[in-house]
Amino acid sequence: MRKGDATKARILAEAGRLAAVNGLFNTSLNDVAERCGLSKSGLFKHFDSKEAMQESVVMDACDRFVDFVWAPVQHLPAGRSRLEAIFERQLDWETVENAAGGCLIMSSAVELDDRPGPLRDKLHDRLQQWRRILTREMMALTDPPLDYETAKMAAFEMNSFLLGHANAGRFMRDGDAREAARAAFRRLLDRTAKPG
Amino acid sequence: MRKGDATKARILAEAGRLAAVNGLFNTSLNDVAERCGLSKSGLFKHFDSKEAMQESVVMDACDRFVDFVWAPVQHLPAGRSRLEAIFERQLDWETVENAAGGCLIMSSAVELDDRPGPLRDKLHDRLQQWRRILTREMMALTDPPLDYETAKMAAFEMNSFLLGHANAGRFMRDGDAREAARAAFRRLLDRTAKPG
DNA sequence: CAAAAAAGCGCACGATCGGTTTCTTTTCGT
DNA sequence: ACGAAAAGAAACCGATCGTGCGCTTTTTTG
Repeated sequence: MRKGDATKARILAEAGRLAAVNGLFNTSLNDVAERCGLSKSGLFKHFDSKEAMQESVVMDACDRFVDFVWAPVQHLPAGRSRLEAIFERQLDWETVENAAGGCLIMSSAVELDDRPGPLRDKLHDRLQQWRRILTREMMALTDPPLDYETAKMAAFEMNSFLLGHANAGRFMRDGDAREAARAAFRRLLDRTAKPG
Repeated sequence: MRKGDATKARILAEAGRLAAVNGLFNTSLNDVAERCGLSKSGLFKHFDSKEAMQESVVMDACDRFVDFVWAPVQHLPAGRSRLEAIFERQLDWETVENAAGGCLIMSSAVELDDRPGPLRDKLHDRLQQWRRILTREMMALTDPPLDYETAKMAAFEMNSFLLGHANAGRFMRDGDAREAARAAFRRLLDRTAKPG
C-alpha cells in the first residue's frame, strides 16, 4: 500500500491545482486523470466518487494551509511578531505557494457559499476554527490581553485585508497589492496595540 | 422588437441569479431555459453563444450595480456622508438586493481570476473604473483633499471590508458581519479624516 | 390586412460528463 | 518466489452539454 499513497497524493495535488484555476465544480475527472497521467478508472481506485474526491482535495488543501502558515510560526511566542509572521505566510500562501490559480480554500468558499452540503459544512468548520485561532492570536497582541470583542474585530479586519490582497493582486493584477495589504495590516496592529 | 427585449431582460435576470448561486461556468443553458420558461433553442434568438450570454449577464450585473449603488447617492455632495452612503448601499447590494447567491460580480471575479479572455478583460475594466471612483471619492473626504496615495490605500481598505463582509456573512453565516464591516469602515473614515 | 420579420419550439448532432465493468499489470506480504 | 491484493487500462453506459437546422407561431410594420 505504498505506491498507492504516492499516486493519491499526486492526484490531490494536481486536482487541487486544476480546481484552483478552473473551479472546484468545473474540473472534470478526465481533466484530473489526464493531468496525473492515468485513466479515469484509475482515479476510482483511490476515491469512491467525484464528490468524495472533491472533499479530499479541499480538506488536503486545508491541511497544507495549516502546515504552511501555522507550523513554521507556532514555536514563536504569541504576540505582535508572531501575528506579523502569520500574515506574511498567508500572503506567501496566496502568491508564492499557489502561484497558479490562487488559494483553493478562498475560491471554494465563494463557490460553496450558497451550496448546502457536507463539503460546505466541513470547510465551514475548518475556517471557523482558523478564525478562532486568529482571534486568540490577536488577543495576545497586548499585555494584558485584548478583550474578546476587540480582538474579534481586529481579526475581521486582518482577514479582510487578506481577501483584499487576493482580489487586488490576482484579479486586478495590481502589483502593489502585497504592499498595500501589508501596510494596512501594520496600521491595524499599531492602533490596536496602543489604546486611544 | 419590443417583446424580444422584455424576454431578453428576463433571461439576463434569471441567468444572473442562477450564476450567482451555482457559478457562472456551472450554469447550463438548460437551467436558464427552464427557469425562464423557454426552450434551449429559444435562447439562441437573443444570444449568439453561451459565452456571449455570459458576457451579457455579467455586464448587465455591472450596470445594475451602478444603478443600485451609485445613482441614488450621486446627487449628494462629495464627502464623508456620501462615502458612508456608498458603503451602505454596497452592503445592501450584497445582502438585500442579491439575497440569493450573493454578488455575481464578486463571485465572477474569483471565478475569472485565472481565466484569460474577453470576459475577464471586460469585467476587469469595469472594476478598475469603480476603484477609481472610490479613490476619487475618498480623496474628497477632507478639505483640502487627501493625497492620491493615501486615498488609494483607504479605498483598498474599504474594498477589503466589503469583501470581508461578504465572506463572513455569506459563507461563515456570521450574523454580525454587517455590523463588523460597518464599524471597521467607520473607524477607517475617522482616522483618515483627521491627521495623526 | 397582408407581408415581412422576429420569436420560439422540436429535434438531432457530436462531444463530454460522472460512473461501471471487464480485464491486465504491478506491487507486496510471506 | 509465489499467490493475493492493489493499481491501472480500455471500452462502454446513459445523461447532459452547447449548438445548429427547419419549422410554426407571434409580433411588428407598411
